[in-house]
Amino acid sequence: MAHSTDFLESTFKSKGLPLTVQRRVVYQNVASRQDHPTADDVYLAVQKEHPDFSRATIYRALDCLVQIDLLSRVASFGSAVRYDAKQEHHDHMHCTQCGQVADVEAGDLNLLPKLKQDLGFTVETYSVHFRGLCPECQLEKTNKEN
Amino acid sequence: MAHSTDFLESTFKSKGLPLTVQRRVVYQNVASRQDHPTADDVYLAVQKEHPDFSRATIYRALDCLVQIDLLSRVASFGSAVRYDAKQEHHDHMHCTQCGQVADVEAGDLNLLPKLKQDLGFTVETYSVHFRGLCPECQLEKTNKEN
DNA sequence: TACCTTATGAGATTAAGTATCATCCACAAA
DNA sequence: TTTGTGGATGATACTTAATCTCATAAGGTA
Ligand SMILES: [Zn+2]
Ligand SMILES: [Zn+2]
Ligand SMILES: [Zn+2]
Ligand SMILES: [Zn+2]
Repeated sequence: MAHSTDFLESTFKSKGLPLTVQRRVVYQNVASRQDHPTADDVYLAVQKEHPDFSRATIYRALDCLVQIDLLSRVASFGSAVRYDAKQEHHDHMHCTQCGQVADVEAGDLNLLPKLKQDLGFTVETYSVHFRGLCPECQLEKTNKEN
Repeated sequence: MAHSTDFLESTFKSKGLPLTVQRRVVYQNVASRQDHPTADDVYLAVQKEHPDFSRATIYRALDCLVQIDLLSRVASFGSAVRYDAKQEHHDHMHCTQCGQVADVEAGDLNLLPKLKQDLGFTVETYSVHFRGLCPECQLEKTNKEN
C-alpha cells in the first residue's frame, strides 16, 4: 500500500471533497498495482469485492483522483487511458505489440530548461514516451521468424 | 507541399502497395497542415473536395501511411489519435486546456543511451510529451481570474 | 439528529474506431 | 489495349471508451 488512509482523508478534506468508499477503493486498487490499469481494468478488479460499484463511478472516481493529484494519466496512442499512482517524476516504456506500459528511469533529464520554443506556451510538466518491444513480444517475434 | 508525387509513388511501389487517389489525398492533406489533425479533421477537410470518400477509408489510409512511415501518430491522453507528417525527430507541446498540439524542439536529447532499465525491453523510439497552456488559454485563464 | 451538498447506480447516449462484404480500381501481364 | 487478380473502397453495422441524465443515497457539519 502506497499511503495510509489518513493520507487520503486529509487530502480530500483539504480539497473540500467528500471521501467516499468508492474513491477509497479505486485509489487503493490503482496504488496497489504496477501495471498502469485502464478504467475498465480497475472496474473489473474492484468488482470482485464490490459488485455494486458502477462503471460510471469508476470513471468519476479516477477523474476526481487525477484532479487532486493522487493519480495521473499516462499518455498513449488513442487506446484507453491508463492511470498511475506513482507521483514522483518518471517515464514510461510502451510495448508497441501488446500495449503494456512499464515504468522506466531515464535519469534526471531536467528537460524544461532545454525546451527551446517561441510558441508562447507555459510548460508545466513533461514525460518521455519510450516505445519498443517487451521481453514477451520479442520472444514471440523471434519464434514467428523461425 | 512536403514531397512530390513521385516520392509517394516510389514509396508505395517499394512496399508493393497500390497508391490510390484516396491515399494520395489523405497524405497531402496531413502534410500540408501543421496542426496534427485527427482522422475526423482530415475527413472533414478532404470532404470539401471529395465528398465521396468514406470515413472508413480515411482511417484505413491513415493506418496504411503510418505503416509505411509516411505519417506518425502523436501520443496523448485518450482523445482521438492525431497524425503528423513531419518525420524528423521532434517533440510535442500539448495544451492541457484546449488540447492543441504544437511541434517543439527540445534540442538533441539522445535519450536512448540514458535509459537505464532492466526490464528487457528493446527500445526503438521515444518522444517527449510537454504539457502546459497555449497562449490563448493563458489569456482566457487570466481574464477569468479578474 | 437533521440538513444540505455532492456522489452514486442504472441506463441511455456520444464519440472513436473496427469489421463485414459486395463492388471497384490499381497495376501488371498478355 | 484488353484482361485478370489482389487489394482498396463505400456503406453500414458493430464495438469500445467514455460521458450524460436523473432519481436516489451517502458524506460531512452543526
Ligand atoms: Zn509486449
Ligand atoms: Zn508509471
Ligand atoms: Zn489551449
Ligand atoms: Zn509534430
